[in-house]
Amino acid sequence: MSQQSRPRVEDRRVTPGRMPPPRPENTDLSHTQPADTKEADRDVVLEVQGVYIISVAARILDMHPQTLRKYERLGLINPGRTIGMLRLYSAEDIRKVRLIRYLSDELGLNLAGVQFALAAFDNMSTIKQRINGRLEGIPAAQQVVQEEMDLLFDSLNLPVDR
Amino acid sequence: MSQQSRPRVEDRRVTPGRMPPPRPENTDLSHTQPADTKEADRDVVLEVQGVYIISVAARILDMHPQTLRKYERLGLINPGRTIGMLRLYSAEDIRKVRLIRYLSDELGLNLAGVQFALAAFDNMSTIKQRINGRLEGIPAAQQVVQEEMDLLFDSLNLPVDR
DNA sequence: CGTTGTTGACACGACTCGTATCAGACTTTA
DNA sequence: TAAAGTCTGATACGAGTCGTGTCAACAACG
Repeated sequence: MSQQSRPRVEDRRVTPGRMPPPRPENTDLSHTQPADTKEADRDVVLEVQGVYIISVAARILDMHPQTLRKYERLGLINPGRTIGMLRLYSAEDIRKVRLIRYLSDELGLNLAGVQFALAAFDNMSTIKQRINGRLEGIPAAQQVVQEEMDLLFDSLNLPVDR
Repeated sequence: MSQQSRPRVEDRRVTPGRMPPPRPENTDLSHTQPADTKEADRDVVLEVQGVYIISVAARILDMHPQTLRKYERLGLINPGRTIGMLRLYSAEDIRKVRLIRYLSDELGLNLAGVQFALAAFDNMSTIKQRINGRLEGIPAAQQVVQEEMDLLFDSLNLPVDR
């Protein structure tokens, strides 16, 4: 393989519980896109806009498949599955892995830190939404919050790519 | 020294949703002794409310002095100094170290992650202030932002302190 | 004075992380 | 159907991190 070894940081385990159930029938490709519409499922959609099995995703990312599996085991990512339980990585998943790699490689966070950071981003986004909703009737205030929250996100030195 | 070796084990959780993990011990160091003062204990100048040299701070925190020095070298804390360059830890410094220890021990972040988290907290506080300032004339909006930002801080599972 | 505590520097043990295997069962594809 | 790829799980290793321990110097203070 061509994955370079990266400088490592340290960490402790982070897993809250098992993410991927051993064998349930996780049939849906929900993570892909408006996948299977009511169409007759002949050849059918399997790449509406990019859905890759692990070997392809690993090649795209130039990372080891085991690393992707480990990320999933830790709950950092949650790729879709085929009916046969094969992992399917969407473009969104790929982006998220890139963010994880940035936090890890560039900022030096361990996986616990990555998890914390991802959760923080999520919460920040959520709160921003909530504020925006509650300020529905006050456009001026919405504007202020919008600007400042954008500033907050910028302050986190995130890569251009989400 | 009585610093026990850290657990360093697994079982970490960073889930932002609910269920706050254990929090650091209490924060009162009001009854611990300041560094100087062993003079004639007049009412003299100990109004600083607690400034400790590293050995005392380490004892208060039950941590190794070298650990505190390492934190400073990494820019995590910035204790004051005597004229003779001895470190002086204020109550604020002590609190901050407790936060660092919480992030490290309880959440499993490495020091890079701690650095990232501390910066994020600072930025969040700053943005909250700025929004509040810009919403000066709209108390209703201020109220909303106040509530939601508090929620955001809560979501990070921070110890009561800090 | 001498005792105590400080400093920077280095080193060790325990741990983490990405990677690399292996085995056996299953899924997908040609 | 056969071949290729993936699944789960386990184990292992090199290189890195972190808290701690120790060292020789120096400074502070009783």
